[in-house]
Amino acid sequence: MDVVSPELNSLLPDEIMDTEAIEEIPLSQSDVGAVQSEPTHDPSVPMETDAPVSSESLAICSKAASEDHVQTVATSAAAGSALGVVPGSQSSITVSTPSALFTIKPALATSTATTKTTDSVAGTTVSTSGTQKLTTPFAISAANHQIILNKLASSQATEAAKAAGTSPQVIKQEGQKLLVTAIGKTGQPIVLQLPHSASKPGVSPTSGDTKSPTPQFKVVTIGGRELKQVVGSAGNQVTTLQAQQLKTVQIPKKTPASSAAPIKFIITKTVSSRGLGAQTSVTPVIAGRVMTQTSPVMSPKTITLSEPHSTTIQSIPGKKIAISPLKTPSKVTVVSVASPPSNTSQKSVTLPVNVALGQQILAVQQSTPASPVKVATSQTAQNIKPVQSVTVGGVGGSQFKTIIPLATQPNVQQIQVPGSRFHYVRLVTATTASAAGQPSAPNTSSVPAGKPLVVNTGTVRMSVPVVQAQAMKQVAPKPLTSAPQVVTTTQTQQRLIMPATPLPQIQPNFTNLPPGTVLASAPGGSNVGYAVVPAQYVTQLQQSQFVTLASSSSFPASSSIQTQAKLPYNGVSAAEATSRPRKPCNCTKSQCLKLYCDCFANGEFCNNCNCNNCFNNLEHETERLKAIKTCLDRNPEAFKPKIGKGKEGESDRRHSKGCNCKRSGCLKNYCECYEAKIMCSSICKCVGCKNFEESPERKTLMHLADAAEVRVQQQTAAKTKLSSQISDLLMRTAPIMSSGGGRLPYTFVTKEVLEATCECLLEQAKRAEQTRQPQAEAERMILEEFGHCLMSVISSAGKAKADCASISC
DNA sequence: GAGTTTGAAACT
DNA sequence: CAGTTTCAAACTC
Repeated sequence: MDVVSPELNSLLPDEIMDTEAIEEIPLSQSDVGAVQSEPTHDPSVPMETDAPVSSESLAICSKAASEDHVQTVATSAAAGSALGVVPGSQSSITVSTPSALFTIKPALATSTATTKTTDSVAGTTVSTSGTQKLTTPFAISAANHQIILNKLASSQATEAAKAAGTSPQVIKQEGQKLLVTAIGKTGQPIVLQLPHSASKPGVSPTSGDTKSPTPQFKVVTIGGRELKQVVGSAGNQVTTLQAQQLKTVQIPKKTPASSAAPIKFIITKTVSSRGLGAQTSVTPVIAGRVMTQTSPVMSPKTITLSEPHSTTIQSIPGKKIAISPLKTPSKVTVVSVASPPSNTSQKSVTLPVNVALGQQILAVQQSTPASPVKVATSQTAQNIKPVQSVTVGGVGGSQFKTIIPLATQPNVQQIQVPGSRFHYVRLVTATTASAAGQPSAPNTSSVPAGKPLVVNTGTVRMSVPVVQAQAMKQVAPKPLTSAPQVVTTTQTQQRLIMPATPLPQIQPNFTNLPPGTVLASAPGGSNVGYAVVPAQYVTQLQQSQFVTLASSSSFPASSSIQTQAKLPYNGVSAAEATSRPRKPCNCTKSQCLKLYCDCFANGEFCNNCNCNNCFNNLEHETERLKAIKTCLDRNPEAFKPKIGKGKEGESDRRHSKGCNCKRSGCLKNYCECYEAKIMCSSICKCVGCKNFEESPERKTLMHLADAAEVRVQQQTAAKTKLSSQISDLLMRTAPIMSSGGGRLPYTFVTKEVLEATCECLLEQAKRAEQTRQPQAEAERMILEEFGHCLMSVISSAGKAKADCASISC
């Protein structure tokens, strides 16, 4: 069976069921009817969607400059797409290659849209106006949260989909079969990189079999809950969405013109609330780079795969997938590990991805077709790159593999950590690779080019830990000639691809990058390798440290690359988490390997903590992983955020288990609910709870807290203003001071002057008091008066100095 | 900063 | 599953 059965899906956590609807591939318009005729949605497998009626579009555009040809094909269908999309939801996938772009829309999509965007770094507008009709190589089964890329309507895929209760639509494409398990709602993207052909992108004007080479692309599932779709006007004006509302995935792709030049794809999915007019609308994406199409009636959820022409972000066709399932919120990113030879054709990589959420295990396995879930990508004839599979000891018996295409130039050394669900990859240049051993060679197996990879789900469930949907933000570091381009997302669990060779020029940029930053080499940087490092290890970005993996045969010490995974914790958004520094732990006995330790519980390494005998670091990775396994054995959801979404009608956030407070009244930070700033719910087992809506104690506390907050804000504002005034004052007095050609006589500030100044200030204070000015206003008045006094003093001093100079005193 | 209180996690 | 112990954070002085 090719897809996950409904039963299996039903076991999945809500998070992963909240996956965005995945679409069907748009065929030519002529195919629309066919799509409609095949409503295959399986009601038995309800999808959790953010909006009952929503549309999703996935657009993949190749490097397209502004004049990219974009082709969109909209298929209209009745509710309940043939793809198994949740009724009422609409999805579309748009893929644009340099020459063409095609859009796949769910059955509900009703209109063919032409969008146009202009691309610019700051505000790119992507316009797609295509006349070509495409046959999409995707078959997406929303019910299963899978995307199947099939070569022709593969019987396997079709049957599998049917077995899953959906009628998969398989789009013919050159031997590419890709099955992607969609990840849950919270925006955990799965990135799949497929073989990319240097030749024309496979867009066929007709719905028939497309002989186009298989494009290399990444598929990302996005939990667009927080995404908003911006509907453009008929003019296709693209507006920029807030970065946090967007998720962008960049897909490295080679430009047809130059094989050496890396191409970037950005997949952005936006979700809008509802109903659009029949008119085609354009959904602006981050920086206007992505455009989306919306179909009438349905509010669009849009996933856009676009290849920005911008050179800021580039990745080389590449070849690596790093998935760290540790935390619930996590992200999977496929990145290119090495830049291929300049004239090397695009390499294709088959990336079966299977993730088990329950165990938070991701298994990518090369296996026989018997596997329930099959992910296979067939390489395009010319472009398949050997794939190297790295197996890292899985936790809980699950396997976690990384498939790494064997790039011709750069070599990859796998570092296997027993029992680790992280894989470490060391990338070195060809020369260094030969000299350096491969620590984890035994577990490495190569896959013949074109050999399909099968993901064995077995008991493994959906994979990548899901995180609250968060904006994916694209970071465009300063243009680097040969330095890697950076793509970042705000996803909490991300990987940072580190250059195997020192790249000092990009180092400063690290400070601006969130965890998970992906660095890809520039077209010319063929010898630069990149390592994928688990997010936890990566950052403390503020430390601006990075690891050079190639230079050393041993794995780098963690101290230099520890990462703060900024996961939503206890309901706190990643942004909030990011904005405030994590508190260091003080563990003394737990070795920071138990959930007592907040660092460990949050999936982070200890860094700058006050703990003793800490094992929560890379040096003790084995122990750490063992501890993680133990925790997961005890509680499979141990690393999931405790604050989740409540039932319908309830507060959006509530504690997953509830608290058990006995004496604190749930009004102290001992209480996890209170600490998370949420009220206790029915599942709490607390005694004497006062943490409920109408609680007077709680209200009092809230008021006090609000008052304190206001006070702090006022003070901050006052400081800022004072600082500004002083600065302004200095600026204005500068000419006076400079005119005198020297320092003012400090003796001018005499005791009398000070006293007079104080009197003025006091007088001002009295005035404010008499007029009953608010505190903030009073402060402002006093500060203003102080400024006047200061000005007078300085002015007088300057005058005195000038007079003194005139009489030569 | 030391000591106490608290409740989650871990253990039995 | 319930009771107990351990643990580290929150809190108090």
